[in-house]
Amino acid sequence: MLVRVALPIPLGRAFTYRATEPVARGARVLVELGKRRVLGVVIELEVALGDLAPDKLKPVLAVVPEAPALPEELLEFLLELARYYVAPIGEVLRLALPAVERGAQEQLRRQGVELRGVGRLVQVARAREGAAPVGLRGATEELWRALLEQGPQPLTALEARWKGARRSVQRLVALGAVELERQAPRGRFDAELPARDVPPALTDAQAAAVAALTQALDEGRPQPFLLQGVTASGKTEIYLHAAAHAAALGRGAIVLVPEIALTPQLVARFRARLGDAVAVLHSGLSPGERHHMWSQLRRGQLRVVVGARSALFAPVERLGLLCVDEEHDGSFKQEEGVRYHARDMALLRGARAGACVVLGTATPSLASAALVAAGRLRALRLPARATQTAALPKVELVDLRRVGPAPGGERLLSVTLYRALEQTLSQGEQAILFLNRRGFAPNLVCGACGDLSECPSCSVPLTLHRAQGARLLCHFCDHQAPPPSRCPRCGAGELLEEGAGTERIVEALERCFPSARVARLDRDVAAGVKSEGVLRRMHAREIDVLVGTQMVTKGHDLPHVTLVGVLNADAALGMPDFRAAERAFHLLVQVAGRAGRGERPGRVLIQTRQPEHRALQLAVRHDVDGFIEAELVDRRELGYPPYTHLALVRVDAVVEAEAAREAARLAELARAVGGAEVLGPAPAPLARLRGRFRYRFLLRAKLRQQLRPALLACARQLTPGGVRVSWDVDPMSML
DNA sequence: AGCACGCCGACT
DNA sequence: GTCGGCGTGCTC
Repeated sequence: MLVRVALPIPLGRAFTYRATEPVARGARVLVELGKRRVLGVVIELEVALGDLAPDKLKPVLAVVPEAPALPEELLEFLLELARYYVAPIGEVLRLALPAVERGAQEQLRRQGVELRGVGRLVQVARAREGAAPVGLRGATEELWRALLEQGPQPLTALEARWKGARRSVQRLVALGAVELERQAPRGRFDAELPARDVPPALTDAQAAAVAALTQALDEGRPQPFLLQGVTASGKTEIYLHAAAHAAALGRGAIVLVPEIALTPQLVARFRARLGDAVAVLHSGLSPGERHHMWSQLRRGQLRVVVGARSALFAPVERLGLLCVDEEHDGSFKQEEGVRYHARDMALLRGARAGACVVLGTATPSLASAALVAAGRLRALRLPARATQTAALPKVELVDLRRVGPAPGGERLLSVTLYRALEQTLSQGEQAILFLNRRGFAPNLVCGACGDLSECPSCSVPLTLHRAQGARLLCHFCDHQAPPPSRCPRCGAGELLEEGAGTERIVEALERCFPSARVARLDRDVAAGVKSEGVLRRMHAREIDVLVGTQMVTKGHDLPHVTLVGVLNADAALGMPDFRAAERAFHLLVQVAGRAGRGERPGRVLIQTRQPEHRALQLAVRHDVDGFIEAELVDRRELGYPPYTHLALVRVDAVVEAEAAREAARLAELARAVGGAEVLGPAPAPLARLRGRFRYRFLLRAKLRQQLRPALLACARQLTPGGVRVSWDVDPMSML
């Protein structure tokens, strides 16, 4: 039998092999490709030879013996995803397979066809149902009680709480009260299973949303929903109810969250409600942990997954529910390799799998809003915050053209924001200040000749950092240089530190409020998991003012924050992108949502030089629907998404002329192919990045499938050496 | 992506 | 005289 096999290479097409033993669709197979052996995935059975020369055919060398690696539903979904993005099928399939393939290939070759998971296992103690040991004393009794009340615990966690826990557990095992089993390590976030929680009473709006979801699940109608709820309205509670209901029906669930920093909190809530059948998938897992999680899902031992973007490809059996939390969030778009959007693809997978999709947000993306308007998403609303006392915060604009600087001439803070901070601090409450720029000063300029320090390999200025040693840093390629003491060009001028980043705000606050405890949260402080520490201190009220970038805007529930300051709203409004207003609006509403989540009312101050801007005016009024409506009108008039479909073709090369020439040639080709309007080519807004010059052109069409012929034509072109071509269907960033 | 083949510089 | 630089071309 001849089979089509997708291989882990950046080629659009699959290859044909001769199978000598029975093989299923979705199975992993070892085949020879050129001189090497690779693991591929069977995507089609009983194919015809076509115009392929029969002597070119090679045999399938081995079939990985476990059940097909990719279940039918997942395989079909991935094939469609590859079509949607005009992406190489092998690369797409790799998204869904755990990253243990390289070692597996070696193993498979050496041991015949053996392929084992390499996951480390931890021992977990579990109380036997109905067991009632007698005569327990001391630590053993406490431990037994904990296992009964809080469910199974890893042995290492028990040992941390009681010395001699190992011996106690052994005794309980001997008594037949406890069983030990090996499980995948849970990772650093959740070594212990949290105590079971009791579902809180639902508000009327929450109950109505839950009813709509459970009904759709019961009827088995694959219906997508947009759950639009103001910040702190209790959306997570809806996901929990829906997931529990899906689980009760014997169906699996996937919950996608935007940020790794958010995952532990959310995971803890899911585990508290659904027990230990909850898998976590995120980039912090080791390959072994990932593989073990994956195979437990594959075998149906775990049914609920919480994770970032890539958890969309979890091999969940009988998928019944797919939630995308904060669906407007930009991190659902993968910006390298296969550039997929997890929200769009969640809708696709849900529809195919007959699963309910729930997109949750306070500020719907215009894409989702347009789907609601077209009747393709059903809207569910949570119009009020879940706790009665927590009203939405009062949002005010501070016109920097009129309002003066803080006392002492501190120009980064307006006098209005200064007074508000003063008041907040005097009342022992907390504040968050948002500035979307890390470092100390974004520009270093010569006072004499005006020379600006630029990155040697990118066309962007270098940012001056002072924390952890003064240095100039490129935020795109991580180039580092010591800051020059005088102008490198004219040798004469003094260097001026222009503009402000988070480090400078911290310095200004320390000057203005010497007794306040100020902390900073951005990518420099929080390499991955370290942000936990800052947030914990914020929770414990060991910090009075938190200054941060994007990171501070997301989902944190800090009940004692009553003031939020946005230092420079204009930076977000001024991005060269047709989505600038949409993103700015999301950002403002999200960051404003951090204020007043507890007992005391919140206040939000937005510093700007364009207070008349629509995104700001409507953010002040919390008018999400008004913003969406107005923005959609503009998008329609200008012919932008969601009313048209775009694809961006990028061409880059070390030699500028080569990039320009190749971009021109491909754009010409796209025009000749037709189907879509071709805009450009032109140099990219970031004209040089990591030493490569970038050109690009845009394809635009009324219908998505009209983009396909031109993209396929470009994809099939052989490009001269040194020139790279990539394309992005539904691009989110125009850079 | 690998991994070959292939055609020009600095070493034993 | 060889070893090796990475350009370009192919993989069922």
